[in-house]
Amino acid sequence: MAEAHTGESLLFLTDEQLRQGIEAMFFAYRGFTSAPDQILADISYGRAHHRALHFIGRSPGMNVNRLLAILGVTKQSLNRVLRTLIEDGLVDSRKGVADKRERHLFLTDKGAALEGKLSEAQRAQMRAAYRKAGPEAVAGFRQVLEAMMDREISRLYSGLKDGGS
Amino acid sequence: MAEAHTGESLLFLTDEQLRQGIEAMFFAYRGFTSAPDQILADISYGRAHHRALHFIGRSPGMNVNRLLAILGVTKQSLNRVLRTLIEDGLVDSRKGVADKRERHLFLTDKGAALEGKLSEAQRAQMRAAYRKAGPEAVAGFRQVLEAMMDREISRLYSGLKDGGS
DNA sequence: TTGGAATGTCAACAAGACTGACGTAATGTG
DNA sequence: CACATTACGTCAGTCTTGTTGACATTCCAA
Repeated sequence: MAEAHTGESLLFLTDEQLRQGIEAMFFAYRGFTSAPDQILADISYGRAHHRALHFIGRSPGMNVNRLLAILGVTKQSLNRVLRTLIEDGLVDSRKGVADKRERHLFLTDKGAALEGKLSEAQRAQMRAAYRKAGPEAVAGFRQVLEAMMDREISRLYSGLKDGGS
Repeated sequence: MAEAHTGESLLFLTDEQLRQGIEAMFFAYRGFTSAPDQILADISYGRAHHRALHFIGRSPGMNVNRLLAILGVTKQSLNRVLRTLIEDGLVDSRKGVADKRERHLFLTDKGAALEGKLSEAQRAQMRAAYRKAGPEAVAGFRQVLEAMMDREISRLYSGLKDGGS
């Protein structure tokens, strides 16, 4: 405890404080995913389907490679999910015009409906947490999350934030 | 909290703001787990092993049921992980004295060593993020995370925070 | 003392991640 | 043009980690 009190500004970096942050992150992530998970269970889809729907809805016309980079999984893994979504008529995959090797992904009306339902459930959860914590807390929350991302992911995320197509 | 004005104080609740928060949470969680994941991959353990080691280290002597409640998985799922940890000599499982049905869990020296290594990797990640964001941001971060947990989990977490065994 | 509840184990299965290998079509380049 | 590269899809196999179902053991209370 030698340099413990150079002032309050360092108190939050004790191992105990960090551990609490780690555990809070673990528990909060569970809460974060629970609402959409329940909806998904009923229609025998999983979190992987939700993630794909989310980012396709976010950036319609996105090609497979870009989605791969965002999700951070292998193409084989994504393909399994994507195939079922296309078969079930939730996602539309159109051959590229400029580059015919590429496939561009869109939500169908049915896909957009499900995505909206899942999103709204998750947003409700988030909204409740934001309300409880207040605007200043939310600003801090966002800052720490951004600092926690990998560098490349952070760049990807910034692209999404300000109107990434 | 008068909701009379549509001023800045409510801006953080727009769907777009919520969506950014959701995506930030998703990306940040990946960064959050990446450091320990790399260590685990080398010794062919997974995240489940890490979680068990973490909470056993946190509350030595904890019984299986309590660990189950914290981790939020089925006993069968936990048991598989626990068995390998015991076989590999990382965890010690002692039959209860008062109630012989219970088993109390402890880290061996070897287990504590691995747990320390994993924890330190994750703390380093967390520490870097905390440093970057600053103390006020960290306070907000923690507030939002706590608001995001399920109610029962939140109670469990509070127990852990202030010296729960 | 006996039946139900609690605790933990074994077996089988599913989702979703991974690697590796291969095919095909389109594009880019020397 | 010929050849390498890129983008995408697919087959096959493996691993982790979650799930149910069935079962053994132990405890406790009627």
